Amino acid sequence: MATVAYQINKEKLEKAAFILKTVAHPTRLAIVDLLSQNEKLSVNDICEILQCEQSLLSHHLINMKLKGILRSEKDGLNVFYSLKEREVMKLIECIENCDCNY
Amino acid sequence: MATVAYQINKEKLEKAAFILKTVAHPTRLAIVDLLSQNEKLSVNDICEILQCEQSLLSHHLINMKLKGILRSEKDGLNVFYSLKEREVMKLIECIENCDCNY
DNA sequence: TTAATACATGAAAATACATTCATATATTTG
DNA sequence: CAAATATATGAATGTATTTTCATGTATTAA
Repeated sequence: MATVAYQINKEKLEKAAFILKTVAHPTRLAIVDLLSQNEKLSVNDICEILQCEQSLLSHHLINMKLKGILRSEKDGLNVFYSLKEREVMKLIECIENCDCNY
Repeated sequence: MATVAYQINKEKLEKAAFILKTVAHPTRLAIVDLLSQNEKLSVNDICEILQCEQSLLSHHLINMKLKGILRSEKDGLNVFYSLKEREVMKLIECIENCDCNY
């Protein structure tokens, strides 16, 4: 029965693990953090603030977009990224408040 | 200045990414989930509920213990694991409420 | 003290992720 | 149109994580 009860949540957990995995990276977390304070930023903005190589940053951004965490919008030469699910912010707050001691 | 402001949080973000990474795995997330409902469970209990091979499960459990998320306590033949930081539960709740659409 | 049970360990193999680099594309400006 | 700028792409490489497997250790019970 525990098994059955558990099975019900399985999909949800996999989904959650999937989101978490996407965010569980210093640079990507920093991106979420930046975007939670900035509504939208261009790749270049983020590049400079985070001191991250352009191509690598693009990979990260596109990855996060693909996974539904970011959205992008082109404006002339720039591409602006923003949080798609502002819910993700809660996750960050949640973690910041959780002082795991290690 | 954005850079400076950002730098302040850097350590916190790395720490967060670290916790997230530990939890960002279907099996490990399931373990947290189980333990948030069960106070403590033996390796065997978890093994059966999760249908996870014993040795693999051990690796996960030890890993999570090492990273400060679980605690263990031996009792005869069994080893019982429990959540060390019950805070981690909030994280799960948080994620369950966050229906990212993809 | 032997057998059985529960768990841990470590090395090897398999898989997945991150990073770099070189180059492509699209847009703007002169 | 040519040059400059911003971003994307993709392959190659490096690195880390997961999984498996075979075996080890500790505890209990007969």
